[in-house]
Amino acid sequence: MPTASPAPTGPLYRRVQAALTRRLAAGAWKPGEAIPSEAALAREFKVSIGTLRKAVDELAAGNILVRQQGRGTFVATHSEDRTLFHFFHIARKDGARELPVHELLSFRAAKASAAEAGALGIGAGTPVLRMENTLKLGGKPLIFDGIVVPAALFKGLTEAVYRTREGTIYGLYQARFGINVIRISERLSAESAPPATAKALHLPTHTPVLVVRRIAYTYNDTPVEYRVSWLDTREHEYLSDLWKGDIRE
Amino acid sequence: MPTASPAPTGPLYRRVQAALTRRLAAGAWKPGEAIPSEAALAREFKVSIGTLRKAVDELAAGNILVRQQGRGTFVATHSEDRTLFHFFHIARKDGARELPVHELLSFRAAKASAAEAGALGIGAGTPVLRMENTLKLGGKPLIFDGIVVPAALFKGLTEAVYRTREGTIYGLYQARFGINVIRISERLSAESAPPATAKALHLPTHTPVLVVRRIAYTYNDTPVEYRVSWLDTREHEYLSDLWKGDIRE
DNA sequence: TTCGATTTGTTCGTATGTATT
DNA sequence: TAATACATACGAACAAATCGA
Repeated sequence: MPTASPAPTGPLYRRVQAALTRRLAAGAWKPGEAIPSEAALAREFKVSIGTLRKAVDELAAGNILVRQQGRGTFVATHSEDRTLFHFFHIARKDGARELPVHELLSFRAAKASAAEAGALGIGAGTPVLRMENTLKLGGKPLIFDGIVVPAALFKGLTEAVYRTREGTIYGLYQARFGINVIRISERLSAESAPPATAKALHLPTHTPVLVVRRIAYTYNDTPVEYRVSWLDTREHEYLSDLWKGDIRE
Repeated sequence: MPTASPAPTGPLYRRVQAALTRRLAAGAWKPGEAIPSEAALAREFKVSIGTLRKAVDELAAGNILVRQQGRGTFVATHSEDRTLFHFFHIARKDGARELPVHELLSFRAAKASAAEAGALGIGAGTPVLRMENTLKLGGKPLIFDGIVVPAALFKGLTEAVYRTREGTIYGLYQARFGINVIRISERLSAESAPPATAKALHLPTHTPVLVVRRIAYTYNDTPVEYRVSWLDTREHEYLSDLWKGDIRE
């Protein structure tokens, strides 16, 4: 979506969009901050205000920027209600949605396995951090997940930092490490609960669980997190194509 | 997406968009056909060409209309490569994608169960048609699904018609019944393969399978199909958030 | 092959409306 | 109230793709 390539070619509005994306990636404007007004940016890039708006349109459509009439245009934050469910697709079968309560089970430095390295686009054996959590919904443990991130991107991430964060995990990445998760892709399958999962979720072994393998990306489609979640779907479901509710509303 | 309400209020471009959607829903332009040129539509609606383009923009973004520079703007069809994978989210774990081969197992008229009625927004007991299929990938049966549609919307749909269709099921809905599926929503869970599924997919009973409950919608968020699929995910996966590849590319 | 008509794509500029501070 | 910022609407000019004469 953010049109990966620097693209010195192509339509003007795409070059402007690419330039804005580069600045966002470089951290020129912090999350939650307003970027300069459309008039100011149009002057700076020497394009018409219409062209600049078109460049911002796509970034706004991708939830990278958020416009507010009368106020300005802001770098999207992972701490707003609007965004919270954007990366959490689980709901109760009766339709009720609720944010999970996290519980850290383990936090360890390690070296990337082949699968992790492939997902993260790094070399096998590269230093990573591994975290395991249970997530509770309605007080019951329903999700068990393992998170892997490249250690190089999260210098200073310790168990204490992780444990004492306020808000979401992606909010922590963003506020503390300047890493902005803007997109995820997920691959789902049904499997028998492995022992560790069964234990964490208080399930009989071999209960079917939904396995979600997620790769989270920042600007320019750079992977920054690999996460495998095991879900108890006896009372809950995974929602796909909720996007319509996002785009319009 | 198509802004359900007739909305005599709101911005001009939305009213134009709603008017276009009403015409599409009424079948004014057939799938694959070109709609009038932007200039002609602008004249007709008495709006500027920019306003008209903005109205069409959203319909094009929602894959309802397809623009082609130099040719015109067309009603999206379910028979183009572009669309085929839009509603089929299964891929081999190594990433290879392939379209399934359908095999009809049964075709019956019946009355809607409570669950079906709820999904389709009709009264329980309303006449429906039920179809069961196995879908093969790489020659192996991997998906077992049950499709339910309101009989009233598909007058003339018989087993022979269904069986001898060319192209996809949604292509049949579109070409033969003027029903245009423009959006789906899916809810996923992991369950033990029930006997019918296990038999159809040659699985040991109680193998974990991925269950996908889909509601397909036409214009104005009117549900037209309820489908439950059971997937063997030992070698395949369900892909979520492939949309990024759709919107841009 | 060339040319011209048609259609969508891009870019510019201006004016006015609406929300926020 | 006034200033600021985004939203809507209009119109014009040219570019690029397509198609048929």
